[in-house]
Amino acid sequence: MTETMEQWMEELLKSEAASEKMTEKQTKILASAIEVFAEKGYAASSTSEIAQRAGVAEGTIFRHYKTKKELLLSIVAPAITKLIAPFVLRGFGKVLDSNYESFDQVLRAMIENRIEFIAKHRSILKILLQEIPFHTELQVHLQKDILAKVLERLEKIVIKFQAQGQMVDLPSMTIIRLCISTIMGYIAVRTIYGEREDAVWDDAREREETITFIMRGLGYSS
Amino acid sequence: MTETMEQWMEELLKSEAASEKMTEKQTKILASAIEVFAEKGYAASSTSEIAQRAGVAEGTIFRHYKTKKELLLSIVAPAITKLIAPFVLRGFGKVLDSNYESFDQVLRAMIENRIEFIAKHRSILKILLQEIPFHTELQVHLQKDILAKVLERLEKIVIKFQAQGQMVDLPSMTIIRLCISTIMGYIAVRTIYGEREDAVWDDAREREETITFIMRGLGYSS
Amino acid sequence: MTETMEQWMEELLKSEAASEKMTEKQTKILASAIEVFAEKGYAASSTSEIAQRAGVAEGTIFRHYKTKKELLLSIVAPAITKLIAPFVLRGFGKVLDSNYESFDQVLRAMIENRIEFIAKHRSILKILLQEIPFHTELQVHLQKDILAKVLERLEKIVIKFQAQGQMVDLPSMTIIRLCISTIMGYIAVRTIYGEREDAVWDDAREREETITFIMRGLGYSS
Amino acid sequence: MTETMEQWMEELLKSEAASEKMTEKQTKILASAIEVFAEKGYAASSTSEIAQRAGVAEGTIFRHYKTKKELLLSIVAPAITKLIAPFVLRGFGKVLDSNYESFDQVLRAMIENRIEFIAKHRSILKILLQEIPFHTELQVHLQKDILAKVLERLEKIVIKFQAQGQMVDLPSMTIIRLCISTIMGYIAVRTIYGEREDAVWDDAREREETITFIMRGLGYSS
DNA sequence: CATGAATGAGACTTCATTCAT
DNA sequence: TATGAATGAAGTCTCATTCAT
Repeated sequence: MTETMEQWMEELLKSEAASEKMTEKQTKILASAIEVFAEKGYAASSTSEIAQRAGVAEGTIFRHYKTKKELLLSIVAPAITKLIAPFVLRGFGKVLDSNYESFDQVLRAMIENRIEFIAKHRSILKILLQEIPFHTELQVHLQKDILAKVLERLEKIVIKFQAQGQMVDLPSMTIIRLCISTIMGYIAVRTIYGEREDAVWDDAREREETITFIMRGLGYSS
Repeated sequence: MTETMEQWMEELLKSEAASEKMTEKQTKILASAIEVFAEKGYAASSTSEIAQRAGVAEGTIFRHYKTKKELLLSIVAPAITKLIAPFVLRGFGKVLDSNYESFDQVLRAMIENRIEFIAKHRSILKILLQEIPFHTELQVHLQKDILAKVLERLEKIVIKFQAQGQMVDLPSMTIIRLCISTIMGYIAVRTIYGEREDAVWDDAREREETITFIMRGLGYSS
Repeated sequence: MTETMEQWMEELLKSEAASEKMTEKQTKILASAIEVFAEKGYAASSTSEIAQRAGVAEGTIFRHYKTKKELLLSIVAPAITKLIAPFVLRGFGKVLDSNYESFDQVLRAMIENRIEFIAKHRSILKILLQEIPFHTELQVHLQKDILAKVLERLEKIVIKFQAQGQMVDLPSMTIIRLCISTIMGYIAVRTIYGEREDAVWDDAREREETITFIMRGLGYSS
Repeated sequence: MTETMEQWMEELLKSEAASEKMTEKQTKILASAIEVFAEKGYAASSTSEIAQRAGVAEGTIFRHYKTKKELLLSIVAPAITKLIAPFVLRGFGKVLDSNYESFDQVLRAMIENRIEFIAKHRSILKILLQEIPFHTELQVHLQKDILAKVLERLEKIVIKFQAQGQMVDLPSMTIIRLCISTIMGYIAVRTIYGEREDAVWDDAREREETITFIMRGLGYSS
C-alpha cells in the first residue's frame, strides 16, 4: 500500500489530479482500487473490499464513480494516455530527435526510460494488460491514439538512422518490431529475476549484450 | 515436415485418450467453457452461461467438475503440459539435436512449430495467460515442470551450435532469451495482423528477416 | 458400520426382513441410511452419500424407495412398532403379569430390558427422536398405537401391586410417570458415562440406588 | 417470588444490551429464524423462508450473519449461557444456599423457576435440543461451561441438606440425578398435556406428589 | 458529502429424482 | 434389476447499487 501510495503522490503532483479537486477519500479509493484490481483482477474484485481498504463506506465509492466500471476506467484510461507521454513530451522527443549520435544510445535511453516507467506504474500496467482484451473502447483508444503516435515518432527516428547508412535497409516498422521485441524480452526476464544482481542475472551485462545483439542484428558492424 | 506429423499424432493420441472417457455433454461443456472463459475471462464468466452454450443444465457441469475452478484447471493444466511436449518428445528432440546443420534451420522449425501450436490452442492460451497471475499453483507448475525442461533442452541445442564456432560466446540463457524474444515478437505482431498477406504484412518476408536478424545478432556473418 | 451391520443381521433374522425379500443391495442401503441419518440428521443427509456408503448407484435407492422420505419411514416406522414389542409379546408380558413377586423385581427387569433395547437400536432411536417432532404421522402412530398400549399394560401391573397394599395410593399414571422418569434419567446418565465402571460411575450401585429411590418414593418401607 | 423478579430483570438487561445494537430488521430476522428453525429444524429451514417471514430481502440476512450457521449460533449460544444464569446469579444462589429451611422448598422453587424459563424460551430450547447432537462446539460449551457450574452449585446445596441429617447418605451427584430426572419427567408430561387443568391432569396435585415422591425417595419421613 | 443498511439479481453449488441404457 | 448421467428446482451466499439518514 505504501508503495502504491508513493507512486500515487507523484502522479498526483504531475497529472490532472493536481488541477482537479480530489478529496482525500477519493484519493484513498483510487489507491485501494488499484491495489485490489492488480491483486485479484477487475472482475474478481469487490467494491466492498476496495471501500474497506480505503477506509470509507461502501456507498462513498458510488458517490464519486457511478459504477464499478467507471472506477476501472478512471484508473486505466489516464494510464493509457500517460504511456504516450515520453514519446511526445519535450524530454524524450528532444532527445531522440536530435541529440544522440548513434543508435545504441537511443536504445539505451529507451530501455532506461521504459524500465523506470514500468517500475513506477507496475500495478496500473498489470491492470491495463489484464483488462485490455475485454474492453474494445480501451483497445481502440490504445491503438489509434497511442500506438499510432508512438510508432510514427519511432519511425522518424529509425528513418533518420537508416539515412546515416550503417543500418540495414528494412521497412522501418520491421526494425521497430525487432527492437521492441528484444527490449521487452530483456525487461520481462529482468522483471522476473526481481532485478537482483548476482551470478544468475548480471543486469548491466545483459543490457549491454542485448543492445549489442540489436545493433549487430541491424547491420552495424560490431 | 515428418517431425511435425509425428507430434501431431502424439498429441492426438493424448487428447483422444482423455476424451474417450468423456460423454458427449462433457465435451460440449469443455468446449463452451473454453469459449466463454476466453471471451470474458474466468472471473467474469458464469457457469450458467457456459451451461446454456453447451446446451446442458447447469447442474450437469457440477456432476463433472466439482467447482468452477476445477473446470478452469481441467482446461488449463493439460494445456501447460502440452506446451512442453514438442521439446521433450523424441521427434523434436532428435531433429534438433542432430539433424539440422545450421542454426537458422532450427529457428525456422521452432517458428513453424510454435505458430501451429498457438493457432491450434489460441483460446486456451489466452485463458492461460489471463489466469496465470492469479493462480500460484499454475505458476509453480509452469515454472518448475515446464519452463525448466524446455530451457534445459534449448540449452543443449545452443551449446552444440556454439561449439561449431560461428555463434557469439554468450551465456546460453542469454542467447535463448534473445531468440525467444524476437520470435515471440514476430508471432505476436503476425497474430495481430491476422496472418493476412498484403502490403502491410508480407509474412514470408517478415519471417525471413526475423531469422536473419537473429542470425546476424548472434554473430553469424551474413 | 460393522456394528450397525451386526445389529442389522439380528434384526433381519427376527423381523419382517426374513419374510420379505430384500436384496443384498437393499440391505446395504438401509444400513447406510441408518448410519448417515443418525450421523447427520435426516434433512442434512444426502441420498448420494447413502448410495456411496452402500456401494450402490444413486438411482438404485429410488428403485426400492420412491422418495427419500419413504426411506426414512421404512427405517423409523418399524422401529416404533418394535418399541412396543416387549410390552406385548409373550416374554415381557408373561414376566410382568405374573412372575415377579415384588415391584423392585419388575423395575429391575424393565431397566435391564430397556438398556438392552437401547443398546441394540441406538442409531435408529436417535433418528426416531430427531424426526418425531417433524412428522405428525409418526407422532400419532407413536402416541395412539404404541404409547397407549404400553401404558395400558403398565397400568395393569401397577394396579396389581397397589392392590398388594404397600404402594402409595396415587393415580397409576402418576406412578408410571415417576418410575419412567427416574429410570430414563438413570439410563441417560449411564449412557453419557459410556457404561464405564469406575470411581465416577459405579453402575451396579447406581442402578440399585435408583430402584431403592423409586421404591421408597412409592411408599415401600426400606 | 422476589428472587424470580430479580432474575427476570437481569435477563432483561442482558437481552436489551444485546438488542440495543440491533436494527429493527435484524430483530425481525432473529424472530423468524427462531420460528422457522423450531418449526422445521435447522437443516430443513431455508434462509429464503426466514427472510420472507421477516419481511426482508434474503441478502439482508447475510449482511448481519455471515452464514446460516452463524445465524443459528447467534440464537443458540446465548441460550446456553442463559441456562446457567439462575444458578450463578446472586439472587438464586443466595436463596438456595441459605434461605430455605427444608429441601422440598428448594425443589418447589426450582420447579417454578425452570417451568417459567422453559415457557419463555420454548422455541429456542427446542432448537437447542435438536441441534446439540450435530455441533461439537455446542456440546463442549454446554458441558464444560454450563453443566459443570450448575452441578457444582447444586452439589453445595445437596451437601448442606445432607449435613442436616434427614437425607439419605448417597453421593450428591446421585441425589442430583434422581431429583432432576423426576422433575424433568414432571415438566415433560406437564408440557405435553399443555398445562391444562382437568380430570386428566391436575397440575397442582401432580407437582406436590412429585415433590413428595422425591422427598420420600431421599429418606425424609413423610 | 458521507454513511451503511437494505436490496434483489444473479452467482455457485447441492440434491432428490428421472430415465435411457 | 441396476446404473449413473442428466436434470432443474432450490439452496446458500455475494455484490453492485440505491437511498434515507
